[in-house]
Amino acid sequence: MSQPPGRPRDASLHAAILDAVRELLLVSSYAELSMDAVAARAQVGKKTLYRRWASKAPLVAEAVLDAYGRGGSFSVPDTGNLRADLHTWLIEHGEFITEPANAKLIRALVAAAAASSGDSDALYEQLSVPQRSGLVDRVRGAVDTGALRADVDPDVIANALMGTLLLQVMSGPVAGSLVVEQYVALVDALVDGMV
Amino acid sequence: MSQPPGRPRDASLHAAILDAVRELLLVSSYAELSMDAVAARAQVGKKTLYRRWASKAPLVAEAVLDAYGRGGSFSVPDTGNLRADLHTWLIEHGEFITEPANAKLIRALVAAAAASSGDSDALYEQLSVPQRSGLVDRVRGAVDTGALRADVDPDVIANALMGTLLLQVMSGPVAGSLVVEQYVALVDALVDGMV
Amino acid sequence: MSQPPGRPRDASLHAAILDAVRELLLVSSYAELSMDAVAARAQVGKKTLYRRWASKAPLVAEAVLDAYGRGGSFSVPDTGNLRADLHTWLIEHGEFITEPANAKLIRALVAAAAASSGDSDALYEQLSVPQRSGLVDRVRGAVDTGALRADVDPDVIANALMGTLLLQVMSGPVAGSLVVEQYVALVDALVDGMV
Amino acid sequence: MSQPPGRPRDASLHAAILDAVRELLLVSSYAELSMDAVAARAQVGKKTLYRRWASKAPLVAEAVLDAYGRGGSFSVPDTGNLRADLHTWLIEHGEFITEPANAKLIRALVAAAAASSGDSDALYEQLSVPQRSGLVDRVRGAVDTGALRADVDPDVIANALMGTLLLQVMSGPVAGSLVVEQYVALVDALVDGMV
DNA sequence: CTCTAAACGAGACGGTACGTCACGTCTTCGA
DNA sequence: TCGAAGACGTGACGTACCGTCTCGTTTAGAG
Repeated sequence: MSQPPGRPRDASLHAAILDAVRELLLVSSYAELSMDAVAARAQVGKKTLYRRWASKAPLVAEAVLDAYGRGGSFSVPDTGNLRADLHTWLIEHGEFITEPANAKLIRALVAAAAASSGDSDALYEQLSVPQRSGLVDRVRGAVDTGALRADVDPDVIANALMGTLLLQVMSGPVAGSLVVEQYVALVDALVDGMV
Repeated sequence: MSQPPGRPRDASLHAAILDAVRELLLVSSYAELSMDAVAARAQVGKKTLYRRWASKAPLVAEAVLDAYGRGGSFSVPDTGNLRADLHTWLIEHGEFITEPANAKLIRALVAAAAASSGDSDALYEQLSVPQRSGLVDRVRGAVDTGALRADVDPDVIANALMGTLLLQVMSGPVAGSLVVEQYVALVDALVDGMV
Repeated sequence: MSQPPGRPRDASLHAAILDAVRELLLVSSYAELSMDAVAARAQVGKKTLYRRWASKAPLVAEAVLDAYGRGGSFSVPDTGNLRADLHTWLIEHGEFITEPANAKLIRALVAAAAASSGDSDALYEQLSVPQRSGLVDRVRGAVDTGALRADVDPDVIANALMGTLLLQVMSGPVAGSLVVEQYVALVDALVDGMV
Repeated sequence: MSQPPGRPRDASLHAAILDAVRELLLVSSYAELSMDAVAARAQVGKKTLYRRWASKAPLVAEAVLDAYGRGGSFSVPDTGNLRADLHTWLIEHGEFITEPANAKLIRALVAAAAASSGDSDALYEQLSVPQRSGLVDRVRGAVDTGALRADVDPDVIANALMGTLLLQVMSGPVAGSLVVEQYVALVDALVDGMV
């Protein structure tokens, strides 16, 4: 259980860098974000950035996912009432991505995924798999208890809910704003169509 | 009805440039696509590019929308059977975006929108409004004829269908592949929930 | 006799860049001179520098040789009196290299030559061959007219005079300062030893 | 006569580092020599380098002067025959600097001196003062014994001899090669001109 | 047929960011 | 305290791309 030789990496820099990325993303898009600016704001050498992240895309991805993981990942509640649980989940996420700061971060993440040919799949998995699995599990549970028909595909439901949110956040603050009633209507339609 | 003086623009260049963009996007992401490469492949001076498009984003947008408009814009059929019409529309689009070449183009368009802070809204409108309006009109028509409940919000349905497609195309060829049965199940759930 | 296609290089930039190099060399050594600083002072993109010079060494060399060629290359006079002619030449050059600005430029040239393994020979030839040939010719003329012994090697004399100047300029303003009497004494010793 | 606390410095490292510098200088110029490479080749931490030398310039200087002091510093002989003594000295040094390995080291030293504005004088003194003083003393002795005229300036002679060598070593292996006869001719001219 | 004017291929240009590299310092561990 | 290892801040390196510009050439309509 020994330590590799040499000076160990400064763990506090990690958080400082991710903070710098997020702060800069509030006022600039992914393309406008420069590694030099990140290094300058985090008071860090560029070498330190490239020692830890291969390029801008994974750095931005980690910065966004880090924030998302801390404040934006609402596990699907399980009160026994699927309809109410999905209402809760969708409204929570809808409010989260409506927050301009959060919307900017998510747009940056999409840009990071779309930027490089190779990394996009990995990034999307990091982002969507945890969210998806909560939803899928909750729906599958409802199927198992007989609350939903046996032939319901949980993936279909998860896709419709998450896709609605993604489309909304990518459509911009104006075009995509859905109100609570619309979230409710979506869940109602899906649930009523599945019973 | 006179013509401005000077040599008129060569109309054939337009298509050549858009072709070059699409060919390059098959092997590179939006960020990796350079205007120099487009000019070189289209055998065109860079000045000619900037004479016709303000920057990379609208050029890519037009290249993608041009292809989408030619082969991928399936208007919503209206056979009187809403369920069947939505089945048709969703399956057609699902197959279109499953084609790897088409998926790459759409990802590039999303990247173009996500890349620059300002242009994203305009680009999204170009892309989504025509698609959305067909869907919304079809659903609203069903509401008007009494085939759907009067309180159904067509935007909610359009969002769910388009969002499902967007999420699928962004999730990569592997992770997001839905099959025909799932498209059917989604439409069924929504329709059954809305009657 | 046509011109290659494309925008031709701006000839005026050449002089502006060389001026910028010389101005910067007055306040910084060769190592402290950065290509970025040159580009900034000359109001020029870095690409323009590298389009015309492969690296810092040949750029500095040309900048120095350009100035040397304009103001510092004193041809060897030929009044018939070899001793007086060499006096004149050596004193002129001695005064030239004693000028701090000139000394700095020459030191930079030496550094440029010493910096890169490969280029040094070429640089030295550019600098020393023209100077040397004038001296050698003048001495050889004196040999031919019988003013000097037939077995005198003009290269030996040229080396001694130029070497004295080089050592002086490299030794720094303090350590190497020779006065006019010493130049005279050197020429006298060489001439008297060769008659 | 006590010893400072802590682990004493490993004296053998000094030689290992200087060796590493010299080995690297055989295949790279001063500018191409990196402290990291020195540390790696000498199997030494960089901190150890900077504990002993303030920067690259003095390290290279010591490495070169160390070699020069061991094999290349030929004191001026004093056989009573000044002409023969200067012959000996100049030929010895000429052969030393003609050796390619030695030439590279000296070029590196010149580069080290020319690199930084401040250090050059100090380095030049280390290199030239010991050499110069031997020459000057020998010539002054000859003046004192009446072998040379009373008004001979020993510095002038020392400059001409050392300058010839410096010019030769900087001119590259090809351009600057003088042969023994030319060294003899130089000394003869100077001596005969000074008697 | 000349003249004017704009489009065109080519490529130089200023600027900005990239990702790498070296310098010289600092921080861990073990000797 | 010294030493090896290596992370660190700083800043220059040389490259690539953006969007503009400046050439000489080409292609139209106007006179």
